[in-house]
Amino acid sequence: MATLPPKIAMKDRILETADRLFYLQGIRAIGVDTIAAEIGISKRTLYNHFPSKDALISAYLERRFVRPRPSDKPPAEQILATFDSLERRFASKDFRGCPFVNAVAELGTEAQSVRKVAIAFKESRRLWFRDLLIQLGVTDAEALATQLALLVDGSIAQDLVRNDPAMARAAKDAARVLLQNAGVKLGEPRETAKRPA
Amino acid sequence: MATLPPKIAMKDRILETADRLFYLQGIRAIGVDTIAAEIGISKRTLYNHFPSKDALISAYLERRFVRPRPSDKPPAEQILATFDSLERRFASKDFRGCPFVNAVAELGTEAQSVRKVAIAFKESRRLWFRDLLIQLGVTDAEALATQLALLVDGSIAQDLVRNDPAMARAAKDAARVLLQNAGVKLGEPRETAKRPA
DNA sequence: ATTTGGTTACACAGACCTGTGTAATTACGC
DNA sequence: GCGTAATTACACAGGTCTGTGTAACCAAAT
Repeated sequence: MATLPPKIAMKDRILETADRLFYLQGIRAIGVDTIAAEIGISKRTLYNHFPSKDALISAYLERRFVRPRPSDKPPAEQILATFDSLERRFASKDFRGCPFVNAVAELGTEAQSVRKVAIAFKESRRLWFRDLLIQLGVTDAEALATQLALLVDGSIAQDLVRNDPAMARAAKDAARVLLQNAGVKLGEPRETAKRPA
Repeated sequence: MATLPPKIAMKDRILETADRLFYLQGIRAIGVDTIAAEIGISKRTLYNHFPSKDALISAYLERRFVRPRPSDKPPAEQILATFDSLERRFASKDFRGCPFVNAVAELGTEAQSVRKVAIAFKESRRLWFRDLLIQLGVTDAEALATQLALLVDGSIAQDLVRNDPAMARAAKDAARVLLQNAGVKLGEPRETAKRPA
């Protein structure tokens, strides 16, 4: 009963550290030695928990695949809150773009499994948007969900190079226009650049 | 007079090949040996033209920094045509996202010069949008230009992982809404998913 | 025919990488 | 205390990478 927890803890420590280093510095830039050294374990232990670096990369990406949990808030608020959450993450110095996009950019066509999970992640977010839009009675929820997803990924890419959290607000402003154009009634924008006239 | 041209030609051949391989397979994934072998020259020759791989990377990115040339077409058409051009590029099997975003994702914080040129490129396109919007009499051209840039980068990122040229059309549809919302009059959308009712 | 400049072939240094093999060592359950 | 399982230290194989050093080579201009 006390043998399992340390085992799990070790695996988690490895994953956690790999996640941080992979994400911040790049998958190719980080070797397994670096990860092991960062935790203070031997490389052998790492390989006892993950059969290869590829397995570690896969586990890293699966760990990053977090579904948004259901919320009671009105759908429109949920959608717009997405961009507030983005802005907060952009403000962190530890934000370095979308791990899935980065992984595809880094590993290229070589790793098909990586692209697969990246596609699944993007699609899951798009579907989350879509379901909220359906709740709002939007006619072409499919198309609008795609467009909102574009704004999310666009702001992430822009912030990655510019390091400018304002990209999230710009995306939010655009999203508001798209939503209103689709007939969604929105409350007053609370804290935008310009105060309500 | 005949000694210079071959010199330039060789340097260009190196750059051209490096460009193709870097872009398609990733900067870190391609070694200088691979580039030299692809051209059929010795590695020594490559290093005679570029002092280091870093210099080659810089030259590669500068080569990718193409400014849109001025056009006589109406500004609104120019803006929307951007997304048509994107769609065409997405359809090519040789498209693999934005080279600047990819380079930043790949090389991370390690290469500050890379991020610098990436920022310059993104900003140059945003300014191109902005100037066209000013010609259209749009009030907040700055903000709208940023939003259009988000759509461009968003569709590029989405196409990178999904390989779906429809992302360009989705971005164009969103751009149309944003433009109309800013008071820009647009012609009928010609070839969208649904024919004009 | 000889100089000159680019090029080649090739070896090599030094670094880093992934992954394995092995024997000693620790820690924990019983 | 004893046995079991995880972990460690450490060496090493085999590969890749960037960058350099060197001597031969070739082509073109003089």
